[in-house]
Amino acid sequence: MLNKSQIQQCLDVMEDMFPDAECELVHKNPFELVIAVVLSAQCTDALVNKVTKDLFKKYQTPEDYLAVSLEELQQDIRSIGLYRNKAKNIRKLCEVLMEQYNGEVPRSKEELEKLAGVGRKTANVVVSVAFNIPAIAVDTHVERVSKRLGICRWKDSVLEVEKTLMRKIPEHEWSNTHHRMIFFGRYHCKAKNPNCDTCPLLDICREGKKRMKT
DNA sequence: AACTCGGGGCA
DNA sequence: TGCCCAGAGTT
Repeated sequence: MLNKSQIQQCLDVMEDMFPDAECELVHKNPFELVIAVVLSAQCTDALVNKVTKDLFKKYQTPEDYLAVSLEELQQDIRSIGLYRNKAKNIRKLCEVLMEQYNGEVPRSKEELEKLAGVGRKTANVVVSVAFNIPAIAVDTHVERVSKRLGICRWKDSVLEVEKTLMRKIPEHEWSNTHHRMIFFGRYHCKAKNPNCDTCPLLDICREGKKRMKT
């Protein structure tokens, strides 16, 4: 298992590898951020951005989304996977925002997670990006990279991975951790091809050392 | 813990 | 063509 300084070293190397790894979502307001992240489940950012460009021109508030039919909203996000469910979730979410939060986005993870289509990962992204609250959003990339490197155990659940990262990484690094690991996982330490032969973390990585032996 | 949703991107 | 993808909800 990696210690704290080894993990910090990993994060530093990842930052060197992908210096422009920053969230494209920072410029969005909290409400748009919620919508964008709900849409992004199981599909790429590029695809989501293509849809939100027009979507955010047409809809600015929760009321705007409730003013059209479900079918119309579904058509507006049709090019994204799982678009039927996502449209339903967005409508439910907007109803709750209007009824319970005066049309505003709640500022706590607990409240956010209760919203339709918002799970733990989405809630963490929203609080960290929109409200500057330290959080580590664990998606499949963060999970895979953490497990391969040896930051956590292979059998750990997503929640356990998040807890371990929070315990071993200083709080001020939490929000950055997500984006560094995402880029590292997406472009280098890929699910099928970890690219160990060109990896600068090979001498630290648990899985990498194992792979290079065989 | 396993299953489902799902169109687009990419090999 | 076939496989995979910045997850969440249900059983």
